[in-house]
Amino acid sequence: MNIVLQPPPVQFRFPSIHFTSPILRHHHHHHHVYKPPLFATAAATVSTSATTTTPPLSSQQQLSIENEEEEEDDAHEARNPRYDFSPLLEFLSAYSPSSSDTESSSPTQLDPTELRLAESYRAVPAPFWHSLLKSLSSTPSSISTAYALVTWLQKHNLCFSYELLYSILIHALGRSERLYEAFLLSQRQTLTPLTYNALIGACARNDDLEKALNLMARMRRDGYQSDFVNYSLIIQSLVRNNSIDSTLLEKLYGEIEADRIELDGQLLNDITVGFSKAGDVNRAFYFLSVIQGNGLSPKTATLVAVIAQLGNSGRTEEAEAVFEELREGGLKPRTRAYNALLKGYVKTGALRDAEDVVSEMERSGVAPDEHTYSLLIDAYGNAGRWESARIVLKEMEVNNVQPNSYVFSRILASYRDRGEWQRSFQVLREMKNNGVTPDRQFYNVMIDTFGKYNCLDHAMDTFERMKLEGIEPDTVTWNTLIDCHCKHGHHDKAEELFESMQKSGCLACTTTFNIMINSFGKQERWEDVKDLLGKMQSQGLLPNVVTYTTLVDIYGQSGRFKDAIECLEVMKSAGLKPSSTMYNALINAYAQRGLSEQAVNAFRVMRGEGLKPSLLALNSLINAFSEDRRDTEAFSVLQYMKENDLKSDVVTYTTLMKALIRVEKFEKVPAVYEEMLMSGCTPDRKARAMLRSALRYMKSALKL
DNA sequence: AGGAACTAGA
Repeated sequence: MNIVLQPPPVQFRFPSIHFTSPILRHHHHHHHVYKPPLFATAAATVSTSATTTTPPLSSQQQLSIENEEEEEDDAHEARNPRYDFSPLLEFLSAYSPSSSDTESSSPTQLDPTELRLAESYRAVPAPFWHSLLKSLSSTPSSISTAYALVTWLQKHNLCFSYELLYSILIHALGRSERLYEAFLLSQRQTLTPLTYNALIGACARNDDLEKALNLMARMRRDGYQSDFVNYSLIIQSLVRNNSIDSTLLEKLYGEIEADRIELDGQLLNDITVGFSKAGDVNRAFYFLSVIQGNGLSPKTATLVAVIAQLGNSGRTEEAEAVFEELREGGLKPRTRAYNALLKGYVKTGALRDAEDVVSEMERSGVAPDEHTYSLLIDAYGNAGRWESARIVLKEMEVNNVQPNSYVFSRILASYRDRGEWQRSFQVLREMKNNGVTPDRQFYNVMIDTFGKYNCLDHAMDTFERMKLEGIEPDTVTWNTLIDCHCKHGHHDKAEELFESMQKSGCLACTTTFNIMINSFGKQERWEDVKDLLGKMQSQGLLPNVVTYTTLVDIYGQSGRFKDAIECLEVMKSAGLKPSSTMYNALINAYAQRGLSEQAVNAFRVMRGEGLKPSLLALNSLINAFSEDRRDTEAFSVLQYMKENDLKSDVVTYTTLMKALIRVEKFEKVPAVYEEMLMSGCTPDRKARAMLRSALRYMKSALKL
């Protein structure tokens, strides 16, 4: 950089640099002539010759020192001498500070050689120590020396301000995954904004968000503001670990706003990606516009994250628009961007559009990768086009893209969702023919597939088989296995498996407890339900929305409405937002008992909380009126659905038919069945059975 | 950028 243009008053340079570049050497000698050494003692031998002992530094580190110094030089170039740190570094590399060295022990007990060494550096100004430390910290192998340097400087009181030294070192320790040492170091003195920030950054880099957030709160209590970089690091960590949710991010953003913390381009990009990943596309969009409003252009990765999330929410037109934006920004979309777009079409089942994306890729010379093919296979699988999926597999082979376990687990899952569990064996064969070894997730899908269709023996066999192949079952495996036994009423076996799980050393997670709470609830074993909740707490697991929903469901279904409502309240006070699923459970419970007033009331509360009515809730409402013999109101719900653009389904019409049968208006049933067909619903067994029973009643009524 | 499990109606 400036080294050549603006020669520093070189006195003592690290030798190797002067030899690597003739220009540098030239300057070195040039300045050397009229800049006498500032100090020279026996301990710190000041050597003007290039034969100075090589310090334990790489040439790259030396360069970084020079660059740092160059910046400092601008102001007081003429006054700044250069120092030879090599004797000190040599000393420090053999020096292991004990804890007592830091403050208490007095220098008089020290070795006179060390004292002389310290004295020789007495005149070094702080910025030089800072840059030396920065350069030592930049390589993991010399961090120990950096640590020793800080300890040593403090011991001899050579540098008046330690907070910067500390923060540099804490930062470096954080980067090298040595969080514990960073904490130890930070405890040597009260935290200042600099050390706070360094420590928060170190925690975030090491994904210890709890500590990072706690420190941020503490910092705020101490009256300091957190650095904006830390917000970036925290959001990045949340995104990395897939543990980001909109509420947390909103809270963080609230703090940023309240403290008027600077929003730089990076932070804005991070927030946008964060909201995308959290599934809050609207907010992601908002921040995208903030980025553009500030005259910045969003990073490609940010746009791709937004496109992917738009696709996930089925908003393919907008995904397409952002994709175009990427193109208009002069960026050539690459495989990742195309894949994000493709994902949306696969999600919404727009097979033609999905195929178009892939052709477009081919036209633009963008190579499809394993993800592209997997998505395409997913699309064909969802459309039931197994043959086309096979062709894609072949195409992968031709293009030298190895299919993997992931692809096959997607194929298997699409069969599962269409009820074709028998295909599992075929998929497994096909996979092995392609030389792909099934992994744990594949087996988990396979167990789930068998389990969902009540093939519990096959599920258990698969479980044994994966163990024989050396794949340890994980929490998901156990949860899948336990739950499928519950679903088919084998609660004893489920409980037995729950015991085995714990014996095998696999820790139960919140989902495991949710499954077991549901199982005990279905059996009305209320004491055991309470025990599970206690056990959960003692293991440090917090009930989540699913836990509370399960509780509302089991209490509600058994008519214990007081308990159900209480759970809802407890959940709210725990700071969790009730979901629409939760209200569905409650409305459904009232509906089954024909408590239509209460069902309507729960529906109103749900609407009042800004939750949009789902098909499930409305069907339950119809059921409530049906059970309460209020057929007119039941049909008014259908009217509501039509007016509000909510698509009715088979269940809607089946329940309406049931409502008519309840009030013995059998003759009106066939018309409802007709309307169902007209609206494009395919009748299933239950729908047909409902029509048949109406016809039977009509016949027997005629006979009378 | 990606895959698995738990809550839900007739």
